[in-house]
Amino acid sequence: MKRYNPSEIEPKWQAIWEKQHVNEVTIDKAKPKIYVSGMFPYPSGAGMHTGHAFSYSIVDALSRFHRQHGRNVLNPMGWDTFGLPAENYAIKTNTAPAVVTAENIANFKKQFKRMGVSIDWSREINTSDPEYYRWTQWIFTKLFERGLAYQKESLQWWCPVDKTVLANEQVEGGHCWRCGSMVEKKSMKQWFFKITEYADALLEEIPDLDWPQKIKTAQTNWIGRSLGAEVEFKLDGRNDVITVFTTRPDTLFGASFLVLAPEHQLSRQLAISEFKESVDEYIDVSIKKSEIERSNDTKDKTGVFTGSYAINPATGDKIPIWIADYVLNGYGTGAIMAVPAHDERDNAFAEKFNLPIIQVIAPSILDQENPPQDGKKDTDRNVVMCLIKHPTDGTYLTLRWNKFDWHNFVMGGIEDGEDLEVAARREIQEETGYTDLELVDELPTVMNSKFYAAHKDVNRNILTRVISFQLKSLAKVETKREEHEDFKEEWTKEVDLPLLKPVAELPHILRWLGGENVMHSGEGILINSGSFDGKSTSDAREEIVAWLEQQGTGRSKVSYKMRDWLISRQRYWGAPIPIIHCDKHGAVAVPEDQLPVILPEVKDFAPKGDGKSALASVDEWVNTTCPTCGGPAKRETDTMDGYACSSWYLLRYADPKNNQQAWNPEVVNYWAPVDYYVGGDHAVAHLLYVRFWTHVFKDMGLTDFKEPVKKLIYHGYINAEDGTKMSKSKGNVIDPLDVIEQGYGADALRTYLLFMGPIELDAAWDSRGIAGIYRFLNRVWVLAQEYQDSTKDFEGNDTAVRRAQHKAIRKVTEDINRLSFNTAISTLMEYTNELYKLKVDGFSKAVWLEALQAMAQLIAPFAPHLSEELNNQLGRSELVQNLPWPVWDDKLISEQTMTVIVQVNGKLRAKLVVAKDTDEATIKQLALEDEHVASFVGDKKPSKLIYVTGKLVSIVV
RNA sequence: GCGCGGAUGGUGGAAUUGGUAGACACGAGAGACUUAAAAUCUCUUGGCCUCACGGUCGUGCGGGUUCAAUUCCCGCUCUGCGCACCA
Repeated sequence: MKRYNPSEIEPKWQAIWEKQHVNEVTIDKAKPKIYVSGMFPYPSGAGMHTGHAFSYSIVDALSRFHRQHGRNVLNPMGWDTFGLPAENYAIKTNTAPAVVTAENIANFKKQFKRMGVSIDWSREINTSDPEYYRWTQWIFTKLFERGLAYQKESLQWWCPVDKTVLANEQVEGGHCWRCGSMVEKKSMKQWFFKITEYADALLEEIPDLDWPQKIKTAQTNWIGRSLGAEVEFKLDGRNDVITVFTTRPDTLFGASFLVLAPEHQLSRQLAISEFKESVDEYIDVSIKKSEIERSNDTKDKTGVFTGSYAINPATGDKIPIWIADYVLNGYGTGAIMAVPAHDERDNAFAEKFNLPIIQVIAPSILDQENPPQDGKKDTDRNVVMCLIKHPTDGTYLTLRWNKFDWHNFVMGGIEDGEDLEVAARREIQEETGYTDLELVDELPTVMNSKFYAAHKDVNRNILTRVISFQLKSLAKVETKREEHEDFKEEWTKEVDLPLLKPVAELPHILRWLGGENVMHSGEGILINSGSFDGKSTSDAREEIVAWLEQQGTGRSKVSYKMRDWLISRQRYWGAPIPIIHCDKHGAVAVPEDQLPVILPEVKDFAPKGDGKSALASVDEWVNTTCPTCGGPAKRETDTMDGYACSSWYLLRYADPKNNQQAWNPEVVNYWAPVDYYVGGDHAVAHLLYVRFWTHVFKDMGLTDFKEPVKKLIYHGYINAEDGTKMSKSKGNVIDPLDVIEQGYGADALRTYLLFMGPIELDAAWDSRGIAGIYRFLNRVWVLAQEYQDSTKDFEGNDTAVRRAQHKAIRKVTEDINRLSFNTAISTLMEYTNELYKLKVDGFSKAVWLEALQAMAQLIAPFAPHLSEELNNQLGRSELVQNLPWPVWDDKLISEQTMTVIVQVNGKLRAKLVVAKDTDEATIKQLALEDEHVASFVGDKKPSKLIYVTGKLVSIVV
């Protein structure tokens, strides 16, 4: 009997696969295609880590599974090589990045091969290869032609250590994503891709993507579409307007001041001489601060008054204009109308600087216990609710009604034109006779509630104002209650107030008594809004915008959080931006026949910190001629963000050697879109950019699909044994190659990674776990050896062996189809355990051969080498991936008997094993006759007897 | 703060459509083989009660729907992740 020795069989089969080019594919329209890819790696000097091993175990399991189903499977590989780590390493060691990169690639490639990943190496690509970036540059020129690549002077994130500009996505919590240093703001002329033009298109497709919800949500939030309005505010005493963006035009009547971002173009001009100094100082300080510093402290608002005023177009009121850094220049118009009654930030600002707060929305409360009833008369009322505090003991006066289950405060209507306090005092006197009252406070929020008023048999739609009094003495005058007012007075402790009913406004009142801010930013009913009073906020949003449009002072408008994609990098190691700057013709794209713009060799790669890349020092490269006029011109010296290179590589894989075009659309349309894209990083950045480019390619007629990735498999992280992230500094890194070389082998590594749990979850490496998997593979091996070594042919338990085999085939197939690899593997373990039990009956040669061959095939997606070896030992010369995936026969799985469980009052009391065709009546009878069941049922007659076919009998007594 | 997930034995996890909770594996315990150890094999393994048969509690917490809830609904707690002054 041969020993299971992965370090012998794995290289053997790897060599055979390589020699036979088994993973190389060509277009074959007779077969269904499957395109599987992991996110291509950045080949770092450290080599492959467990995350790579995990990703590619998933990729390969799927590739092999589909290949075994006779599908034409594309599983390519390439290298994302441009970027900072290689350049920084080059600067440190003074080696050309291209040289270091080539070494790293060779190392990675060796490691992928040692993992046994079934890659079509004939399609290998490398983003820093001129034959690749030639087309990246070509795409840039096409975007430029379409106005989707443009230059703009702007304040940008700047990393002072890496001396480069960073995109928003590369700034993590105010720090550079690569070196971790604090980023700054710097004004430079930069290249952008106009991704905002595709914001709606990208958003529209999200619901239909077969991607994890969290990624779809992250992208939706990142794009951050909000529908609102632009509103123009005339400046008081100047012939100019300030346009603001708001999502709440319904609150326009409550806009009591304007706030401009410090960077707003009118900020300095608006400062009247008296305030000029403080305004200038404030603006200077704010601009120097990074956005992160500004937003670190969101509670404490800062700002300055300009001295200027604008006119609220709705009210005609003069409102002050302030400057504050809580308003961002990059969003909307860089100016807002502040509605402090209904916006938390504006509220905090108004509180701090003592600005007027005008409520225009009454929160609308539907009484849950007494909702308005259909067919009853609707009545509108203004109501005052009176909180009256006992002279000494701190309790509140409440009324307990006799005819209704009510317990509430003193309430009453406010007559037209009547003052709130007057109405309250009148009402209190009429109902209770108390007069010796001192006004304490008024709840700043008017509330709207809708309910059914039983005592008058009408639906009430009321606006409630709440007022509180301190009762000075219990002296009473005569009351003049109305007939229906049948209640008795009670004094209720504050802790018991939550029990009052019906008081729909109660939650607000309690928060108010508790000293909380009762500011309401949600929906409701308009008040203090002229002719819009009484409208719902959602209706008012439309009607106020329509009204503004009529006057030409506003319009509806969509805004996005997403900004255009900044792609200029002041670094050497990237694809040069294919632009030539000519004095006469400005920025001119390098013509297609002059591409690629080769990255010139330089001696010193380091940026000088002057905002230019090392390319700027290569005079003979920089100085060129204008493609349009032939006059002297200079090349653009910035390079492109690496995300540009990775935004189209999935298409290049389909046609990697094409030197006439980026790809042949016909070829790409055969292979792409990607059926399974596997990765665990880049929720927004890469996964949004690749979508953006593909949308553009579709519009250019270069592809006939918009979305590059059908199904995204977003897996978790593999953590260290202690559950924390693996890191060199902590010394808890597991090197996948070590694991293989320790003797466990690639098969055990791959199987273990997929067995750890559902792929979308994070998992912690466990060295005892991989030993368990090795043990399992060894058991499979031993079983096959024992079979081969056995010379006798028994008539074993053939039916049971077949049943186990077909059950396993069905479960493994279903599980892999739903990407549940861990349960697929556990099924193979169960199958193995079952065969171990059955082998004591002896090997019935023909039946066992089939069972073991099926095992070899089923295990192939996880442990391809073991699979290939056993398949070969069991007499098949064909490679496993060329053999058809085993099929199951339901008839062989089904048993003659079935187990029906019996529950009494929901508790399991018996299991009945009965013949498959037993009818319902018999089963019910058997259940009731069961001794144990009977002991629980007793003499009682079951009130319910439920039978679920083939599953259970449920008896209720 | 907002959004999206998650919570099941000592551990990772399973239960796919509301129907036997804890598959499979790790760990632990016992035994076999062995001079011994490793390896391998066999058995046990959620808590409590019981010699046993069996009972009882149990899927983060509190309620609800149902003959039946890890699964559906409402309200919380904790936790991971993403975004975060976006008007």
